[in-house]
Amino acid sequence: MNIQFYNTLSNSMEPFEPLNAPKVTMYSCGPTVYDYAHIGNFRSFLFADLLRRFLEAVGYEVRHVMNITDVGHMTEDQVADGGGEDKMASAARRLKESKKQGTDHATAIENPDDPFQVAEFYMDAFLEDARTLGLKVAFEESENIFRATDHIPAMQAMITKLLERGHAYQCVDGTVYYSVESFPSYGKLSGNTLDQIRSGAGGRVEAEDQASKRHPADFLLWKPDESHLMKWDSPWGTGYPGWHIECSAMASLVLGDVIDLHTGGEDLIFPHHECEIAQSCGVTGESHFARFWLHARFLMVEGEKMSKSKGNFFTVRDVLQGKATGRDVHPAVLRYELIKSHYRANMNFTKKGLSDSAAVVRKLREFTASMQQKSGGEAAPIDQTHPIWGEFLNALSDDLNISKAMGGIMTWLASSPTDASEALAVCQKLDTILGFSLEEPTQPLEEAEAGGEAEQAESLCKQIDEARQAKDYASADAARQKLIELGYEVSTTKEGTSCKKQLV
RNA sequence: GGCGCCGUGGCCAAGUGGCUAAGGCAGCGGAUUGCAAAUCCGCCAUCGCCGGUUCGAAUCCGGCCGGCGCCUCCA
Repeated sequence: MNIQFYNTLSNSMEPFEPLNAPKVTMYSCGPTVYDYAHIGNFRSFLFADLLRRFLEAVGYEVRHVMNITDVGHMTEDQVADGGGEDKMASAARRLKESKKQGTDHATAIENPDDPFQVAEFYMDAFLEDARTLGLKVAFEESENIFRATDHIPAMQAMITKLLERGHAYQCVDGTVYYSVESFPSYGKLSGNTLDQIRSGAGGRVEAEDQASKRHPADFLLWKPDESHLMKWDSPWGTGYPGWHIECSAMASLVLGDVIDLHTGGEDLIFPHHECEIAQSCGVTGESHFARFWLHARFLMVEGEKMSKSKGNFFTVRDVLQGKATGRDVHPAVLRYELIKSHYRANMNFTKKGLSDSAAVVRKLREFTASMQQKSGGEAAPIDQTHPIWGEFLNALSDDLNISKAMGGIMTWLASSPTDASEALAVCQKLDTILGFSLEEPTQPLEEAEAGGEAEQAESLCKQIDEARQAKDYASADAARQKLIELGYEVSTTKEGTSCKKQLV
């Protein structure tokens, strides 16, 4: 299979071959855990997940690593004196407020002033969301999810090497900076040049913040600061590491000096990933840190940039609990909504898109269920040579063209496949990438609804049947209307009335 | 000002020089239904604009217009 991806490094499509096939090393920049993750974060994480699942489906052994940024970086990290507010401090402030009002399960945190507890809380929340949405790496917590605070020594070792090799310098106040002028390729990823960075940025580089640095683009490696909430001892004074160093340190620690794939949101291209390259290559002397850099475009909400002030800011929890739609959303629906458009185009998150996605998820789940029934659960053995599955993979091999891939599946569904065990096998294969839990079409829904509501629904169905038998259609319609309002989909057949929870 | 991405029907979106421009959702007409839902059948676009290359362009080139991102913490 010819796989090609758009590499930000070259701004062009490049054929993909791992350095040490069949192994693939992949690193994704993960979340900063001082708040709940929002759907935009997950658009980027799920794109990485899609990439990873695709590579596995075509036979590669993927080691996918993701970091958790739990160091309390400053809200204005770039500013030389470490200005702004500590992110952990601002999280603590928010948590205390919501704790007072009892509006949040933040009540679970004993002491919001303990930054480690705050980080722990939001990390758990992130992992929970990630598992709910089928982010594979989140199920590999111990092997592949790494916390920055657990790797301070590795970061310090890297900083020491950078100082030794002349890529870093220490100011009189002890702050350690990376010297971008010591690294000729700085700017290659983002297309910036040092001159442009110096003069550019619309004149927003403020002179006084830059005073101690040799070049305005020099970035922080270590900041001695006794007053910082999270601090560690170091040869350069007690303080905290710069934001960029954790990814360089952890990636090389577990994946080696040169990795195959590195992903993140488009906003990370500069400065974050540019700085990672400078640090890693500065230490290893290699020409590449990651051979392929893939970046996901931003997510918009109803045509606008998502922001708290516009009121269109949604966390994963918000959407699943119906804040965006007024009705609970099944995780598979949100997952599909976030992966269904090409990662390199801006995606527009809309209520309508969500219900479109629900229709697709539903269609596939019902088809799978019927094939399962017809085949008695016996799936035929198929591989990449299967026309449908092969075509699906082939579409994805072209820079993850999921629209084309799904187009093929929809056409296939419409053709009413006759070989049930073969069709079931295709569904199972698809599910390894789509992650819809196709083979448990109703289970998770009913479990979630266990208790009063499910019983109520059942009795309403019974009422409909009884009323219809008595030709009391007004009562039957009323009962059905009630079920619909409860979020159920009702169907009446010769066998009687049944209902199930709608996906959206 | 610098560096990039994008512009196909109401919405999402495939298509990268040549059959009647995939597919999904919505909509419309019909079958089915007590009425519905689901399902099935049918209908629904000349590709942002202008110019060029070519026998032939949504697809290549140039210009313009428009949207978006980064250049500052941000997926």
